[in-house]
Amino acid sequence: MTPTHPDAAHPDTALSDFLPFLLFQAAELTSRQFQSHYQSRYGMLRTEWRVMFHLGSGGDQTAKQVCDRASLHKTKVSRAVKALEEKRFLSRKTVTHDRRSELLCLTKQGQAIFARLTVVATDFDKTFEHSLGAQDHAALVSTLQKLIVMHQSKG
Amino acid sequence: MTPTHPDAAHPDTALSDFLPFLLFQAAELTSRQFQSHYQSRYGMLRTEWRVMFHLGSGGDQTAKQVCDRASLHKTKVSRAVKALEEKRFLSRKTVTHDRRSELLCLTKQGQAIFARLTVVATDFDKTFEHSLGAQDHAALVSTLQKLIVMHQSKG
DNA sequence: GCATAAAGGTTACGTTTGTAACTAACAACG
DNA sequence: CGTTGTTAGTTACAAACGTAACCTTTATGC
Repeated sequence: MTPTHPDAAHPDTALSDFLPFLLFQAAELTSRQFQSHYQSRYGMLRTEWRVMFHLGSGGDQTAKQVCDRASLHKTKVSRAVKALEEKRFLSRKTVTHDRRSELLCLTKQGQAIFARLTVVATDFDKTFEHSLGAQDHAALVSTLQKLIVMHQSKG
Repeated sequence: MTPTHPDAAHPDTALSDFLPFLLFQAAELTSRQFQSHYQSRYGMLRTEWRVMFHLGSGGDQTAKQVCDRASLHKTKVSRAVKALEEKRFLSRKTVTHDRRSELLCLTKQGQAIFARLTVVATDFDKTFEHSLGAQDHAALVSTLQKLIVMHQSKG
């Protein structure tokens, strides 16, 4: 973070360079733009779409695994799973060896919606790649992944 | 975004590379780590700290300006300002030429806390720079700023 | 084996948030 | 001027969230 200058000129374009803020802003702005696609058409909330995405792209898995991979709190996942289940986008299968957890699976309908949204998401991602340039885009993704892995391992 | 492989192997380290998710995760993980500094000691919430930071580093400004620069919704800012005011970290000054908006200013106490937190934030940021490497860190910041500016101009 | 602890999920409760409706002040246009 | 529209900010209400407590089931220690 570069030093701040409270007494210097403050043009309206001023952007803080404190990493957590930049990340937050970028996350907000980008995810808001994509929101309409899953919200208006399928009535899903952000967390529901996130859970669906992780199941669709990562395959059937338990709630715990979704929590870990998506960095989502277990209550958030629990509620999203319930909502997706009520919409018939998701179903649960008991795993014989451990009856505490269930395997979460997208239904046919859930898979179909995931497929459609994945197309839109891929297009959306292409606009980033286009506007940032392929190199910067790839660097951004790789650096973010590094950052996430580092912070996850710290607990 | 690379194509997903629902039927391939799914190691636990699998990370989706959909940019909005990566940004969200990175933002969550990093801001959570910093949270304790402003929350436990000064009783501030995330939005309050964000507003304080923007006032401290950007100088006195109206709520509208804070909204625009921090990409925060006006109701969130309104409530954060109220909370900061009640803690005596912030005061309002009427601007003569337009009585709709007021200038938000950190009090002496607010400035002192901002200064202390800025030190911590700078240290925190240095750990990113250290773990990512100075070049990658700089590239990350610059790319995020580009991304934010682009999406802000789109409305 | 039985007690105790830990892990996967859910529920309850208070707080925070977002959407929409509202107030007040300014601008534009006749 | 006065009517209409817009902007800055607040408030009301319902929805979503986080923390902590809880229920099961599995692991650990004796």
